[in-house]
Amino acid sequence: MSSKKNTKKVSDSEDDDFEEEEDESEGSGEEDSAENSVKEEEDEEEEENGDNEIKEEDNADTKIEVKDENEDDEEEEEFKPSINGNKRKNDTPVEKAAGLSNAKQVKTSGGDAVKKPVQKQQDSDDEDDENSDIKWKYLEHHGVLFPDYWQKHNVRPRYDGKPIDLNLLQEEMATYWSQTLGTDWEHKPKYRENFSKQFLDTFGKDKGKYDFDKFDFTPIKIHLEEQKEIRKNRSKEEKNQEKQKKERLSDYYAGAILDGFREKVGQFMIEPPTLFKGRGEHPKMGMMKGRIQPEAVVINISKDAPVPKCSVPGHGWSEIVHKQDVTWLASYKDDSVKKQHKYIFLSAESKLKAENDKKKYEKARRLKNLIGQIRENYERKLRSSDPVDRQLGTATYLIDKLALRVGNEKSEEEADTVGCCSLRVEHIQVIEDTQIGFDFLGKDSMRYQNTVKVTEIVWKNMQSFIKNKKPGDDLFDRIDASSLNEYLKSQMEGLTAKVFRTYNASHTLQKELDKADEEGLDKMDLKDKLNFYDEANRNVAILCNHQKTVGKNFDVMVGKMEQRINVYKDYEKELHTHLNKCKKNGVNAYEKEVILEEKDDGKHKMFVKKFPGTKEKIQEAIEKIKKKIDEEQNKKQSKEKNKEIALGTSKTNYNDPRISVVWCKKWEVPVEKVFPKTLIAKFVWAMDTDLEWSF
DNA sequence: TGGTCTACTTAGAACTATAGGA
DNA sequence: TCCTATAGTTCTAAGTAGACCA
Repeated sequence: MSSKKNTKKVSDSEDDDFEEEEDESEGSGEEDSAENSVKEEEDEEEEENGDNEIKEEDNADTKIEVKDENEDDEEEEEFKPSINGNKRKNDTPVEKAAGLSNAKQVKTSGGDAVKKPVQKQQDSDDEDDENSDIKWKYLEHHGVLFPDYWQKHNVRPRYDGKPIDLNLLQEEMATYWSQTLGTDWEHKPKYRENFSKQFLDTFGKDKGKYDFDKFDFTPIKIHLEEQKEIRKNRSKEEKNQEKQKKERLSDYYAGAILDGFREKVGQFMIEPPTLFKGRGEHPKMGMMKGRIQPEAVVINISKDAPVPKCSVPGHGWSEIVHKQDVTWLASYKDDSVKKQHKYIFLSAESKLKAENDKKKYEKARRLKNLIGQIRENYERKLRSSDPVDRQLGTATYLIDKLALRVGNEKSEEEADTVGCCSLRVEHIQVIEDTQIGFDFLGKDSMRYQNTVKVTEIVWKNMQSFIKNKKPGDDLFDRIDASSLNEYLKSQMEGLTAKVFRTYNASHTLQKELDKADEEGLDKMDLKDKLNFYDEANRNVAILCNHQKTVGKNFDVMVGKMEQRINVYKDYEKELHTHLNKCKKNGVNAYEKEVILEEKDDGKHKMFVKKFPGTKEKIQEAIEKIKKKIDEEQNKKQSKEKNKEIALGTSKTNYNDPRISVVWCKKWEVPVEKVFPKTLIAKFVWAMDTDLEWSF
């Protein structure tokens, strides 16, 4: 399968996606106006059906060293350059386009490499972008979708026992707060503190008159529960209608064209306002994430692409830009909680993302070829007389052996988490027998707790790095993330700490899966083969410290499983007893009904098993229940093993998909048993990897 | 040189759909 | 056919890293 399948050729039949729908929107709100915008464009599309077919240019990335056997397939596609049929309007002034009353001047970037107008570039065989940062030649999309404005429900909370009127913003905030009542968030002091301060601030000069503790939001909470119930009980028809409406919006906004191919947009909805829920002990949790208006949104499209309509009446985009050196379709600044930029990108299955993904793994494979020399080099540094070199060597050792992240500096306004370079004295313990204990919070405040035996020189270095330091002091006080990466770059072009993680993860997966022969995989059934694969994947997840929090009813679930196993075992025992009786007495007909388990209330029988009537049937039943016991035990074991381990992250981000594809082919395992639909789409470029390939 | 900005990937939690067992 | 556990998907927070600037 080639990356051709990754993108869709824009054809007449596919334009049907945008065919006119019956207008069934009634209420108000942004989605409705967005829907109108969907409809309007669909109408226009019907009118304009020109035939602007253009030949695609060769867009292959020459930097990829290993040639994809199917690259050739991509080259000779024809396309029509508009999302809605063939609506390219070279001469459409951007200012004239709908929703653009507020749009600022148009910018173009992409470095000096962008000298010619886009249309010209598309029509010519230019070679000058081979080494430039140009990410696309033609880009067209429908902009972004805005969440509904707040609609008042007029349910009043109580203040000091009496109902209190709230204005629009207060009601909105109070409702977001009420949503978190009964969850862990409610009891986090910082969450409460941040929210209550901002909430009281909305009372302006009267804020001093109010005490947050005297607010009772139960009425809103009850209202939310009622609404949830109503939603749950909607008729099939209503649910269907809503689903279709959602799909229609998605079809519209998720459609983009990049260099002649239809591509899917990732998350196209602007993040709705809510209370910020940072991970770990985030100092800003509970603060209000503000509403983003179109005036904050920058749209990135081709100069000659139609400007997307802004779906919010009376509003317009901040700017229309034509930055060919970036991959984002839209961006906005959100400074309400923390200063940050948000982006709308193409989805993971797009050609652009896929190419980057492939490059990432190719870089990791390059590291594989050089790792011996690189290790020798940093091991030399471990013994250097220069303390900076000793720290560089030691940090690289930890990144290589433990797959630690590099650890950039963080501000006071974020949760206190660390990576390799930001480790502090209190995070490590130098233990006898050349062991080092690690205990710190990493990305997403996930705890990394590990005791490792290291080489003597590393152990001595670590000991010297903490000497005369107190808790709070940096372990590596002479290096930081950028100086470390600078050193890594001197070892291999493009090498950063992140590449080690990808390399070590993929290398581990390959190594583990290569044990298939000695494990006798050929004699295993599909279930066991998949267990073997999961086990290999688990090793990667452990290496990378990919965790998940244990579900609240984990113990209950395991308890139930145990109970079930015991019931099955009892049944098996009884079957044996009766089989023996049958054999002894020569009685074949034997029937008995047993209750194997009762529900908690004791009223309902969960399992009712009849004993079979003949010896043969008893024997059959024994075999059946034995199998069931086995299955249930395996299920329980794997549940316990995976209790705190997240297997998905390594699959999505670290394991070269070609390793899994080849393994699946070799052992006749359908690839969809290993990758869900979305990952197959993301890794479409890896699907026809040759059987001989290895990482 | 260090701080900030920008662009992109990686990450777990929350939400939703689906499968499988009764 | 219904219910619920699990798998799969979506959402957005939290990283990395290069560019830029004073």
